[in-house]
Amino acid sequence: MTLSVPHNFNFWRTVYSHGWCSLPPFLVDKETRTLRIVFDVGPGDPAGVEVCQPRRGILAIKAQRGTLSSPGKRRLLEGLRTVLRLDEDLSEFYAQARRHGRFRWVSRMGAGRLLRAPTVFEDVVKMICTTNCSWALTETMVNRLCAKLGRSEGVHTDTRHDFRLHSPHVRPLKDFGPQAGFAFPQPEAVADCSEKFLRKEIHAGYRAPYLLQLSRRVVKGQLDLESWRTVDAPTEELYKEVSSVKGVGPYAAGNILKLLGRYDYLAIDSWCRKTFFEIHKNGRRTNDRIIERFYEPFGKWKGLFFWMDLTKSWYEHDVPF
DNA sequence: GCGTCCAGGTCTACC
DNA sequence: GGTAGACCTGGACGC
Repeated sequence: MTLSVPHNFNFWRTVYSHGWCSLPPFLVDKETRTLRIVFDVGPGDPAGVEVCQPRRGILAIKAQRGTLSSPGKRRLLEGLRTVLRLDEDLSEFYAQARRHGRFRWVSRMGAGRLLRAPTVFEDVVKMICTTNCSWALTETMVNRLCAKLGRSEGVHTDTRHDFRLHSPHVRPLKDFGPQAGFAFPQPEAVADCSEKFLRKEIHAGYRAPYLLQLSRRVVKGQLDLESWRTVDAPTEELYKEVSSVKGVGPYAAGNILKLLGRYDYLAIDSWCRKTFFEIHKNGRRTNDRIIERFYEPFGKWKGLFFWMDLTKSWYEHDVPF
């Protein structure tokens, strides 16, 4: 299949816009500049696809196994548009970037589209898994969530369901891994787990009750995460709702909002602080208020300008990390 | 190999 | 509203 994309759309820079591309069910082939994704959206089995950009304005999409039905194809393309932010209008952001010498490179490079998951649920769970830990631990948690609770592409029955509740016969992790083609787990799969399982088998630690509460609220219909991408509420109101999720504080909420297309919050974490100090203060530490004041002139786009500023050096490398 | 220390955000209790 | 301490894991370090 092929998919038309905006003329200034930069596939590779969208893939490497932040760390999500190194977490399953994403998998990057740096040699061929291909992004692999396992989608588990809608009815039917999860579908693995490979995406690359052979030339400007076009994406080439290859399904991994078997043939897809027409509704399956449609869902897949919709999923890709969501993940790559193809329908997001960044013209106002680019216009503003062109007015600042410091950010002229942004529109020239086609930067600014932040890779996201097909579902808000996946983005929120992953964001909680980035809090208060190293990136290595985030990778461990997300790898294990997919390997132990996600459905495998083309597999009709999920026998792994049997050991979710305390079973000592957990399949060794080496049998899985991102290459194994597991999708991100559905909310039901996480909601069915015990807290002990999430703590010990997923290595979620104290985050386990947060993940459990989130999934169970979603399954019971008490929390409509997916509506966050389309809701017409003021960003401040949405920020409050996002922050009401246990385990989601200012850093996580600000970043979740960015993945919802709202850039009014900076979402400062330790890496951002360190990088800001290096770029703007010769490594000298300041406080967060100084950082916030620095990006205040960028108004509702300040969160995206902040991220572009901190990751500018990534664009000097074909493969930044 | 073992023990200790520390970094990393969020929550809760307390002032 | 602000602050201290607990939460948990994994990496770095010293022995």
